[in-house]
Amino acid sequence: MDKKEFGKRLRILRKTKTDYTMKEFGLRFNLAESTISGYENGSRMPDAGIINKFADFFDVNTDYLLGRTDIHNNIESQEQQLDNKIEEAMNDPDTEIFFKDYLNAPEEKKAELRRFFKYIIEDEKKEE
Amino acid sequence: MDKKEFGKRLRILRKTKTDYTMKEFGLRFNLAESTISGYENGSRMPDAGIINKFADFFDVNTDYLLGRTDIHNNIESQEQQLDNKIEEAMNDPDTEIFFKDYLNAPEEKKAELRRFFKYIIEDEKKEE
DNA sequence: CCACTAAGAATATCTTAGCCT
DNA sequence: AGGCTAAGATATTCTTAGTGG
Repeated sequence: MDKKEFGKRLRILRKTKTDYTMKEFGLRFNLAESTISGYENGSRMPDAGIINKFADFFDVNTDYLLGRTDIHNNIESQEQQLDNKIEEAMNDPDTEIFFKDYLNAPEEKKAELRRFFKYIIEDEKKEE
Repeated sequence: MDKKEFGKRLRILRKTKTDYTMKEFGLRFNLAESTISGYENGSRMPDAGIINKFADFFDVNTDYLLGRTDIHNNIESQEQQLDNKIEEAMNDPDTEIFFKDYLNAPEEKKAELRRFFKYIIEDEKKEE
């Protein structure tokens, strides 16, 4: 099993995201220093409840913590950040409809729209 | 802890993605029927190794299995399909830049752009 | 056939305590 | 201080066996 990778990542997260010692870190979860040591050295593995709490605490996903992926939540790849931003934007109905229409429009209309937008954006910058 | 949500999701995955009975499913992981029953009914929780194996088997992420997110990997919801379409569109550099700029623009510019687009799209329809 | 549950066996964790650097 | 590890205590899981729909 992947106790080792989990331990490595836990240690990195504790060291880079906090100044906690093992003891201090353990206290936040009612765990003994030796327990954290066991985790970080790959000799033990916490149950799913603790894994979840760690993931919440560090704001990473469990797949990262468990060594299944290299993508944690907050150092997201740029693509992912863009996806999230778009997803968020889709919560605005006007924007959603607009994007959908754009995607379905013929290329000439797309190009025309882009030219227009470039124009009004640059126009805005001049005003500043 | 979230044994209950895990159990629900495991059952849904087993039933929708396979025709396995609990016993058959358990055999694939060297687990007894009663163990699977315990999982699905929320009275037990497997260790991280088994969780990982389940995630691999069903091709879902562990955050989904553990109830931390509603997004699994491969059963694409309609929203996800839309995301894919957008992602595809992003392969066109012009479109990508345009979208990014749009998202960062002030609301008034966004609105202006939408009005303009609506105008040229409707204009097109008249031409037909 | 399929699923559920109880009870003892088996396994792994957790704490305490002590030791090392 | 900070971190590591052994050993007993503790807790949870896992299997077996039996019950019920």
